[in-house]
Amino acid sequence: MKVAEPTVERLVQYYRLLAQLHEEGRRVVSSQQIGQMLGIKASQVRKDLSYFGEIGKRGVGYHVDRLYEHVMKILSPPRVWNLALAGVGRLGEALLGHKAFQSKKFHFSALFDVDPRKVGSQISGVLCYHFDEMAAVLREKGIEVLILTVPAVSAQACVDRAIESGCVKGILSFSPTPVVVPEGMLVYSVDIAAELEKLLFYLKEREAH
Amino acid sequence: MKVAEPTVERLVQYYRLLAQLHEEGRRVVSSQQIGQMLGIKASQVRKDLSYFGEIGKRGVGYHVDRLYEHVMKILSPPRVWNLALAGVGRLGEALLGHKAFQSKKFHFSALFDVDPRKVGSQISGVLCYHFDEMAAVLREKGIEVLILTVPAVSAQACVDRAIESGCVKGILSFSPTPVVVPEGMLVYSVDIAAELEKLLFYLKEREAH
DNA sequence: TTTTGTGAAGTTTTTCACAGCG
DNA sequence: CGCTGTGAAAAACTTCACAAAA
Repeated sequence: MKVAEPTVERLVQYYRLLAQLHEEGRRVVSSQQIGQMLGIKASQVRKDLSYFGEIGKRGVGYHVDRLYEHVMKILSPPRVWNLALAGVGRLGEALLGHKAFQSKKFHFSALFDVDPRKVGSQISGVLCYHFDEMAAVLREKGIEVLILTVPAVSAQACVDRAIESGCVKGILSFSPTPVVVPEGMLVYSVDIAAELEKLLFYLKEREAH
Repeated sequence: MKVAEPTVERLVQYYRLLAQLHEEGRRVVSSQQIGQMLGIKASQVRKDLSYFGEIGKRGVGYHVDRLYEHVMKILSPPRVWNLALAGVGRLGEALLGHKAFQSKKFHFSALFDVDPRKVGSQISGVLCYHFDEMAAVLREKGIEVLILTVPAVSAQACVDRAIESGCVKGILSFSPTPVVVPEGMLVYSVDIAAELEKLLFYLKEREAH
């Protein structure tokens, strides 16, 4: 069952919103309301949610907890992902401390850096190794996903080591540079500056009427 | 002249790649090569680049420097944007120190936080104000773009103050929560956890063959 | 009556394929 | 000859509109 990219994008948004509604103790929500809160058309919300089976109640809406569980199951099975992070700079540390990464779903098994003050020490409870040991440590720990917060110049070298390890299946990169990977390795790239550029482009457009 | 959203997304990628090729001293590049490096079809690259006038040379390709300038002009005019950042935590500081934000195109005029140790002090050369003064300071400094790195619970309050100021036109939010804005205010949201969720979704899909 | 689920219609975006130019 | 620029075709995605269920 193939799911389209824009649908996945929105599913993640529904998931985040539902987590919030769940915490607020809300019982029921309609496609109309979800759409309003996320800036998505109600018909789109219904199409997305009905794609995985009938989950709403006609005339009523969607039961928040039920829908939350449902979307959670679609997005990721209840298993723990084995992660590592390369580049323990400010951004790397910010991510390690980020609430979202402290979920039980994620387990950080290793960090990597070149700074001798960091190598060998524990940061946020995770041991930091030297870049040179990367391929070996990744393999030994069976890391599945690598998070990259290294400078642009080091990004490709890290990716190459991840490939070499043989066990890394996906990379989430925050390095502002394109990287080359073989078929079968999945890379998601978040470019902070690029997001700002996009925003400015639309602001500029708007100014020009 | 309206530009489609996916096109803007790719233009930003071309821009980043061209900056790199430019630094490497490369003279010429073909749509084929650009496509290969970014994982985009060559025909798509040509369509995107030709949309703003004929810029390539048939039989040769694109002159790197010329194309770089060209894309730069399309994306943002040579002017300085007046920015502020709310939430001087680890992520906020990481962004302030990020190479991309040290461009001459951006000028940070104010920071905002609630921590009394931060309020009144300079961080990365920018003065930090208290949240309570936000609307007034934003207006006084004529801030156009606000970068949000506050916890989810404070995000909407910050957005409301930005609206109140009357001068903020766009917001780049890193807070993992949807926010509500009036027509005319542009919000771009980068959700770090959401990106990881998307990656894991596709990894899971792949495992299931 | 309200709100879902969903084919069908509409719109947008991508890809193809080839003419045209250096 | 090689590579761009571009209409036309194909694919992907969104919106509409309404039947069906609670």
